[in-house]
Amino acid sequence: MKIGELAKRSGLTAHTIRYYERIGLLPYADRDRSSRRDFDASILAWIEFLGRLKTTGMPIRDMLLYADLRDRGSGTEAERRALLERHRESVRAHVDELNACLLVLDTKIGGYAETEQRMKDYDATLPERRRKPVGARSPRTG
Amino acid sequence: MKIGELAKRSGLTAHTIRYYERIGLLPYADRDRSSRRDFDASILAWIEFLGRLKTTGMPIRDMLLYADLRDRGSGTEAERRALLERHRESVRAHVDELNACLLVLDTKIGGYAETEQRMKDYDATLPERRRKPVGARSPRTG
DNA sequence: CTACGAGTTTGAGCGCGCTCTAAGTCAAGA
DNA sequence: TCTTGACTTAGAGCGCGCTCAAACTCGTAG
Repeated sequence: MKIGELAKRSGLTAHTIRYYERIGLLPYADRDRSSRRDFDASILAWIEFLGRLKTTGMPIRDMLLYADLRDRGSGTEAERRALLERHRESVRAHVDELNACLLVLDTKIGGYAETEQRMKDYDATLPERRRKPVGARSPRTG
Repeated sequence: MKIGELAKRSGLTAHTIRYYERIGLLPYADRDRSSRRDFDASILAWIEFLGRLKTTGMPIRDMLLYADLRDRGSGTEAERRALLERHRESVRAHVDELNACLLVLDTKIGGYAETEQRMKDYDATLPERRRKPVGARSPRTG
């Protein structure tokens, strides 16, 4: 598979694929007679997994540690597992934090909803001709 | 409150507090006779809220939009609410994505656990003197 | 009076993760 | 044969969010 094809399939740009190879996140790819990379389809699963690590906030330097263990093959399973377990805990902690923030956001948004309701109620007490047009800016409610 | 005190209480560095003021994320603080910032304690709640936005991945440029609406006061509630609602949705989506990644991590980690178990089982079939020392690297299992 | 420490400003620098440019090579189609 | 376009390399540049440096001013304790 050429780099353009891999780019399409993986969602990375060709630039990024070359960059990942350069820093060692992707194994050095075979080249054809004219120095062009020819990727094995199996690289897609690895790129996809790297994407998961990235999505979950793992820095590239840690992915490199994992990639290195993987390259070294058997005998590194325990370390790889430990690395992923540590990462899993940090992701879980982050999810918890996000959920806590979501509660705060809900409260804040709820506050604005109340404000808007009060404004509507107030508006409804006015005689028809004094009601403000949609989007008008009063009364004040911080 | 002086900047050092605010730094301690907020968890930001004094550098970051000045930076936030400079870019407009914090309101321009009052200065005393010798040009030193004197913060009102109420700024803490705002910094804390900014922290939530940051934790949930909101870029500074969006926080600035929110901060601007807030500065403009009443009449901007609907926009502020809409902004927070959009953000809430993106956070929820991100949490879902993280949870999906956690499942993948669980599977991967489970795979390593199996490998380790197979290795232990294999090891137990060997006569006592051939069992490998803890941490040894065989047999091969990808 | 002096020294210290906490503050001030402007502006440069940094770490991260790409992203792009320049100049060149090569294979295939018109 | 010529052109096109996808590829190659090394290395520069960028956007983000800080983080720090330099040179300075104050207020206070000894």
